[in-house]
Amino acid sequence: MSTTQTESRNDTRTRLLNAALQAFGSRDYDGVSTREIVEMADANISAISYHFENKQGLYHATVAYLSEILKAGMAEQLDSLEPWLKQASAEDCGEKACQFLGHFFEHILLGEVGKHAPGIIFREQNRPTEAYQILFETLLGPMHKTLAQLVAKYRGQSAQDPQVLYMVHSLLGQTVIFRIAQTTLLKILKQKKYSREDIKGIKHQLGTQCRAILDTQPITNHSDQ
Amino acid sequence: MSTTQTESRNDTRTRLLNAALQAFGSRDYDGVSTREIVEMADANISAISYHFENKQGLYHATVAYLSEILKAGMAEQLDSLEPWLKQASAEDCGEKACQFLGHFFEHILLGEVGKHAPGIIFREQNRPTEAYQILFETLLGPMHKTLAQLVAKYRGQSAQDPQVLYMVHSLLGQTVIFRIAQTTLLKILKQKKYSREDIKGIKHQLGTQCRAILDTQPITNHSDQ
DNA sequence: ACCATTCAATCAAACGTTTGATTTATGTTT
DNA sequence: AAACATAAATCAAACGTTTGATTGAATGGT
Repeated sequence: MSTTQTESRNDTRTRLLNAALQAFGSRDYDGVSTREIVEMADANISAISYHFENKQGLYHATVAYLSEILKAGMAEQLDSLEPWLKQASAEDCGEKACQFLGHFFEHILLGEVGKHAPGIIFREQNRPTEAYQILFETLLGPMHKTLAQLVAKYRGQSAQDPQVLYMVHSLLGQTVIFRIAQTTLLKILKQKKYSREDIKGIKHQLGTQCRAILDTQPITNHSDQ
Repeated sequence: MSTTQTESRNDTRTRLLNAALQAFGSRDYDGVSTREIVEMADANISAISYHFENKQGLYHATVAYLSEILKAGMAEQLDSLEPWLKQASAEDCGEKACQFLGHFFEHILLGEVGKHAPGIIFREQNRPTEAYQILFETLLGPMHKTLAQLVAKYRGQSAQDPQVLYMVHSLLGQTVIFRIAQTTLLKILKQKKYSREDIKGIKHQLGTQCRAILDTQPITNHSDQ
């Protein structure tokens, strides 16, 4: 069965996507030239317009591509959680949430993709393009939602409760900051890169803090309205 | 005393800086054209090379400009803290740290500068240029350091203790995430912008979590080596 | 008359995109 | 099976535009 055509098509196509991922991940959209990408991908200039219409099309496709990769990397954690959640105890949910964040931490810090992802993801958060929708639907949304369910069940609150959502956001924030603001922390630690002890220490610290946050008292609706 | 000359120089100079701050804050370095900046600043193209040598020079000056503005906004908090710290009780230090983060939160979310700062600051963290040094020395470093001193004193640890530094980093992370990943949280909340209750609720939540984190048990140096 | 500043005009280089020809694979007819 | 026709994919070359930068003249306060 000659898959040669499809293969060859996907070949330059994926070569372009990989090159674009690397390029867009480490530099601005406008800082990356199409010529640079095709050179990296060992393809011809017009391959971009042929496979993706234009540069923007390639960028959108790249974000979608990244979303899928990242999602796949978290899939085991994410998908298997939904059914597990129904028969889990509240106590288990708290522990699971901490574990999830721990895995997430390692994933973005040590993982292959974590190298290029942050630049793109932040850019889309800061200045959403059409590609943000994809990113949210396939990655950010599900992660947030799953985590919210865990937190909510552990604390006996609703997964739509703003307080829970704020908490989830915080938990993610204190995790990703070690990737986002890596440069600053390393400068303070007077190191060039995280040592093994750093990784271990931070992960432990995040776990401790996660549990402490989860155990804070739910706000009593003493509301003033 | 004829300040007119200096004034006029500073006039277009600062007009350029303000325009550049706005431009670089909302778009990539390469996404911003010099012509666009000078048009915003109502100046001539060659004003850039005259006042800042070239585009890069303008960018560096803009980062320095931003650093100063941000630092000034936090100066009351920051400078008055050093002397205060020496005669403060541990308990006070904990409370002060939480307060500081609260102010910081409002500053980056509601403040004028918070609109343009995140884009630049993140970009410099993710891909440091020469300008990062300025940013670190005048803003990021001092903030981290001050917070570390507060946390350390409250917890009876050293301000150089990695655990303290990790904790400070986390605390900052869970604060800035509400600005950085604003888009995502708003999408989850199904809102266009943070409501007054959101701001209030998040600030309260951050305070609670900050205290919970500060009160976690210091790691016993049960070290395995 | 001098100096700092602003201006319009101009430059080469790099940009994203398009073109028309060429090569490679697939399908059809004999 | 061989010859032809059609489509998919790649290629070098060129397009017009925009980019950051430079120039030398004009302006205005002292």
